Formats: sequence, structure tokens, C-alpha cells
Amino acid sequence: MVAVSESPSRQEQKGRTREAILNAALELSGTHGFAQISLRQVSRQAGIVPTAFYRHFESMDELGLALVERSFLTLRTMIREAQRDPQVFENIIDASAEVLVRVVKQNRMHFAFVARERASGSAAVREAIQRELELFISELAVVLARLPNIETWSSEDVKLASGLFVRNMVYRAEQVVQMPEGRPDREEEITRKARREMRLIVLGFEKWQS
Amino acid sequence: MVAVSESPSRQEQKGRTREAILNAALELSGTHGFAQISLRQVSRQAGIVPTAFYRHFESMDELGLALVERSFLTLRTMIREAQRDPQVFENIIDASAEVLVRVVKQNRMHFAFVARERASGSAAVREAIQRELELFISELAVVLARLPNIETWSSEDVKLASGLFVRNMVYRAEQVVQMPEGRPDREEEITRKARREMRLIVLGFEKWQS
DNA sequence: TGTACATCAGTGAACGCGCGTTCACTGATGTAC
DNA sequence: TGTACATCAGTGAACGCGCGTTCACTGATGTAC
Repeated sequence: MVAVSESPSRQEQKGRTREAILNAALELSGTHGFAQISLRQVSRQAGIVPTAFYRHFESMDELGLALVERSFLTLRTMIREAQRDPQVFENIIDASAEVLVRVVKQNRMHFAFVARERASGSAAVREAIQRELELFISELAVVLARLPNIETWSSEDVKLASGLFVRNMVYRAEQVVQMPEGRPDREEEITRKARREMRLIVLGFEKWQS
Repeated sequence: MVAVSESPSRQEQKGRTREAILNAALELSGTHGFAQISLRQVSRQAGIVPTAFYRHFESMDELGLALVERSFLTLRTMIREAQRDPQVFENIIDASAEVLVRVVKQNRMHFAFVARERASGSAAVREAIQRELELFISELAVVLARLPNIETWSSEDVKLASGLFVRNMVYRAEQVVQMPEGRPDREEEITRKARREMRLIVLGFEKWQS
């Protein structure tokens, strides 16, 4: 079978439209918040008619949950990247501050979505995000537990540290997202503060342990 | 002039209706988020006709800003109370953890409003909250600066600590607000974690300074 | 104190609009033979 | 390879609904004399 400019299969085309819907929702929710945007607005932005929306999602709520899942896939990629990075084992603070800002900038819209909907989406979306964040904290804790300074800590303490890091990340991500475009000075300030705070947390733990 | 069951003055009555509107909006936004509730819903809940709304606020946005102001009045009351409390000078961590949980519970709806709308309200509401939170951090920094262990710190460091405390407060307040009713065990867990984290911050700072 | 007029918080009908959802449909893609 | 039928992503008209906002109004409260 030779594929010479084949027209896309039904399955492929459906997948593309689904992607278009997800991206449309992500873009629109960046300016107004997911709970404020309508099924018709999303459909318009995705280039389909409102009724076609139902071929892909049962409701806006289901679309919201799909967006949560998709956004956390991005976050998980980030953690795996950090795990491979040898720098992280040398200087966790500077490395993670750097990774944080880079990844947030690359995936600005996903972070914006999580940060905004975490506190204010529909009940279902909010719960999904809380659950994913808990999972993320646990995964990060596993990474942290391998670090030289930390390997003697109790697992509850590692999780506390992980929680503080993640909360710091979420907060800084919110700031990066709300940051006006083209303000590298603001960006540097945010990185600097994030680094200071993470350093503070680690220092606190060193004293805590001793 | 003897006031025997006088009917209320026009001014008094107007003030009462305004309060009814503010309370209605606060209650409704507790379950759905302020940005999702409508002028008509608020009016219905307040016991007036939609058109009467305009006698008090130009738009929902203006109502939102009034709610921000009102909520932060509560927060400021809290800080003043903490300033008077002699316990705070003896053990800032336990005292503030206790004050935090008590005040959040008493003013649950105001905290819920701030926590939810901080990240996701309209642009105007979000900016107003950010501004008020910055102000609140500065005011708390003034209180912290008087504490025995802290009085030698640089003002930037005091503000960093104040920021961490406030962020911790906001986060814990979110949890208290989202907490299902009648779960004192969850409440105790939240208080315990808040205390641990605040202790960690203070420990970090002690090491930071030396 | 009584009268005549002004003020203004709250009313109720009406409007045009975008919404979510239903339904019968179209026509390209997929499948069986 | 060609034909006949099935599938199903996307269409377009239609619906009833709640929305924000306008307007002229009502009637109690306030004020001037």
C-alpha cells in the first residue's frame, strides 16, 4: 500500500477536531476563565458548528476534565525531565527554579488553566485538579527522596517539602502567567524570589532535622 | 424628638438593601463563583427586582469590587486583633495558627470569596485583590518586625517572611473553605500542617540570618 | 400643625441576545462481497 | 476492481430560557412654607 497524499482517515480527522476543541477552550479560558466560556464560543473558535461539539464531549464539564488531564501530562513531562537532569542532583534549587520558569513559559496556557481553575472551576474540575496536584506532590517527593541531603528525612517530611515546592511553583506559575508580555525584568524578579523561597525552605529543613 | 417605633429613614433603608445585595452576592458566589452569578440571581436573593439593583451598583463588576473591599476590612480587623494579643509576642506560630483558623471560620464566606476570585475573577476584581493582598503583606510585615527574634532582619527579609505567611494563610483558608461541613478531624489536620509549615519558615529564617 | 411639592428606592413590562440542546439531514469515509 | 450499503462527523433550523438593560411608573419619605 503506497500512501500518496492520502486523505485523512475518519479517525485521524476526528482526533484533529478534538484537538482543535481542546486548543480553542484553552485559548479562550486564558482570557475569561473556563467557567465563563460557552459551548458555542468554543465551537466557533474550533471552526465547527455547536452541535458537532457533542460528537467529542458530552458537556463543557467533560471538556474541562479533559483539559485538566492534558495539562497535567505536561507537568509530568517536566518532572521526568528534571529526574534525568544531572544538574538537579548538584543544586536542586537553582536547577528547579530554572526548569520551572522555562517550562511554565513553554506551556503558559496549561499552567494558566490549572492555576485559575484550581480554586474556581466547577466542582468536578476543581476536584480533578486537587487530585492531580496531590499525585504530583507524591511523585515529586519520590524524586526529592533520592537527593543526598534529604535521604535521611522521614517520608512525611519529604512530602511536606514537596508540597511547599509545588505550592511555590503554582504560585510563581500564576505570576508568570499574569505577567504582562515583554517584561524580562519582572520575570527575573519572579525567578529570584522563587529561588530565595526554595532556599529558605531547604534551610528550614536542615535545621528541622538537626 | 421622641423616636417611638419610627419607620426607617430613606437613607437607612437604602443602606439595608445595599447590605442585602452584598450578602446575597457573597452567599451565591460561595457555591458558584462570583463570575458565574447573574445580576438577576443576586437581585432575587436580595429580595428586590433586577432594575432596583442599579440604584446601588452600576454593574456586577462594581459589586465585586465592593465585596473585595468588605472582605479585606475583615482581614484587617484580624491583623489588629493579632497585634493586641500578648500571646503573639510569646509564640507567634501557635498564636497565628489559632487566630487564622478561628477568623477564617468566623468569616468563611469572605475568605472563600478572596481565595476563589484572587485567581479567576474579572480583571478588575483580580487586580483589586492582588493590591489588597500586597497591602496586607506590608501591614503584617510591620507587626512581624516588632517581634523579638525578627527585629534584626532586613526589611526585605521581613517582607519575604510576611509574604510566605500570607500565602500560607490564603492556601489554608482555601482548604478550610473547601472543607466538608462537620469534619473536625480535617480541620485539626489543616491547623497542624499550617503550624508545621510556619515553624519551618521561621526555622529557615533563623539559619538564613546566621 | 397642615398643605403642596420634590425626591428617589423600588416596580413591572418589554426588548433583543446568546445560550444549551433537539432533531432530521448530508455526504464523505469505511466495509462486505 | 466495482458496487451496494453502513457508519458517523459535521450541518442548519428551531426551541424555549435566562440574561442585562431601557423605560415610564408608583408611592412612601423628605422638605419648604
